[in-house]
Amino acid sequence: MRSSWADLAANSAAENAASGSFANNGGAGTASAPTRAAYVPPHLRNRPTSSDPPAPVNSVPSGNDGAGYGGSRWGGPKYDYNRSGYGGGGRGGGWGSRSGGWDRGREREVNPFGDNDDTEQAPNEQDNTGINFDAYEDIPVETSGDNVPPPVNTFAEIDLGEALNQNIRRCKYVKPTPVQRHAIPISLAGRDLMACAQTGSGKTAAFCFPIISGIMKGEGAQRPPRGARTVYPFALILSPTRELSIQIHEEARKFSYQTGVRVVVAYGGAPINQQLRDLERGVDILVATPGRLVDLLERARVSLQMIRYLALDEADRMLDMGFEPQIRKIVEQMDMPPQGVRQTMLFSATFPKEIQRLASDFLSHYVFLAVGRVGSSTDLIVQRVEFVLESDKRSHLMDLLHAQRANGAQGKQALTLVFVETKKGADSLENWLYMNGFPATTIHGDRTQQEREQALRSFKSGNTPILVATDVAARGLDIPHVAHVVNFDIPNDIDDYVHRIGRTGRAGKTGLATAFFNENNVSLAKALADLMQESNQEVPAWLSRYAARSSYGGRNRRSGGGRFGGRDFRRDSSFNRGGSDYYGGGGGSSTGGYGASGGYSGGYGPGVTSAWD
DNA sequence: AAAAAAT
Repeated sequence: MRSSWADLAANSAAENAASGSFANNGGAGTASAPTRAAYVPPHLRNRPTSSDPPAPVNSVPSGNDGAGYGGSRWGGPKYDYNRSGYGGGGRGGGWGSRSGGWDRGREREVNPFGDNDDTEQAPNEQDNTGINFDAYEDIPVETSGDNVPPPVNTFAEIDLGEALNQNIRRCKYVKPTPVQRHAIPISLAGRDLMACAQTGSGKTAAFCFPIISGIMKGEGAQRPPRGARTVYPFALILSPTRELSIQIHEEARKFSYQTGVRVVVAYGGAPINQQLRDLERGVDILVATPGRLVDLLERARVSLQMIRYLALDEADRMLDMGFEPQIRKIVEQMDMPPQGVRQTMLFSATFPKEIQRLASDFLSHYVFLAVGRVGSSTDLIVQRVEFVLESDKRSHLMDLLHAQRANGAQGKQALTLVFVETKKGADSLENWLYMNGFPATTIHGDRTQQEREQALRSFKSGNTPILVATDVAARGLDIPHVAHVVNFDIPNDIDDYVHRIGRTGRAGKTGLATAFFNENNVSLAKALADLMQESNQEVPAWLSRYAARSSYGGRNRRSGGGRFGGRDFRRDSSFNRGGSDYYGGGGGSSTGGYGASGGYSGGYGPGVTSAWD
């Protein structure tokens, strides 16, 4: 399914000749003309010629450059989610047919679908019609917050705009996944959001659609200040690894094809010059890793003044010890509009309570949404734990690989992703596998960016069906056809385990996860046993014994009930009591506790436990 | 203790 996208995009780049109708918008004549001449906000781009009704530009104090937002968010009261027409009702007027590419486009927008614009092409066998929606039935959903917008059941119910709808069809998304059903209306209503949902369940689309749609509508779009070579994106999407940023960029490009919305990616390890050129051609949505973004900000090549949407993917990772200072710098110490002015969306499959607490610094009056894990907590992923001494790990792995090779599906060996703890360990295991005749490659932070991307490509294509990885590959990467995840070294954090095994069993498909457990892992025994139990997995008796023996969950949080990475910490009394807390203070502007007022839908009310506790 | 992320 998705794997083909990237390849198709690459292949089509060359042969992408005369399909679009958008060759000559702005002054197409002089190829070398400066590209910055006239700024045209996204919602005014691609106007065919005339009679397109004007996009609804809401009342926003314009004029004064700089932080030109009024008091509240651009475009009207935040809680007036009727204006977005999410709930059936108002197909908010008139931005009908958009065609064509970019106003600045002397270049042609590469068709990321590689399908010659033929929306009605025959369904591609390995495209994504294979989503097993039955696997998403009866998934527990928890929302909390004031006035939570109700979910939708179809894309048609939402006024995303024709161009975006067409891309949804091109992606062969038939109906929204659970996280999309809930998150999109919340986001379209302008609300901040903290969402727990397994990657592979359509998280990226859940935050991309509202962003793209919002930028197209162009509410409050204003002319950015004319800084030398500074660009002013409307949306910023941050992710913890370069490869994940690349992947998000690829997806976002598909969703925004021919919408006039431009998506650019920036990450380290790659030459910055190409990225600077991409930025100069215009950027509405910037996808980035933190380090490179800080670099761009310090060079004043990017300004965050115009940011209306901030999305953190793998948000708990972004806010943990390693990343938090950088994120704070970007979000709080540069020129980004404050929370309450911008719209902030945090997504992850796991959300430890301490991190939720941290995250509330970035949010305003947010909705908490938890959608039960699609793969890792259900029967979709069969989890096995085997007791394997360090000295036996390699030969044991070889046994597994032999067995799997024998079972090879469709003539090809199924993909196996092997996680190890260290970069050295990755190299050494890869080398050993290679010496023993197994086609393996490796991805970790000591490899060059080229090598990393090459390894991932080679793995995805099946060329090298074994990938040895550190945690760089643990989160978010969508690699179809991973049949088996091996935790050669068990991670020290149960959340990492959850993310790792989530590389299989995606989009409702089944998968297998095997972990090599030994005396070095006792600290994780309890958390692991608990997780497996919750996921209806068979817990070996010996593991239960380790679990009982281990001193209460090791240093791992996630204690107390309510797993599934999903429960609003605002409901946890232990976080609410005790003084100057988040919750108690009365009128903390960024709080707005979930149960404060009546008339909220979809929640349970204060003190009431949710369905899955 | 390790991994990731800017040069």
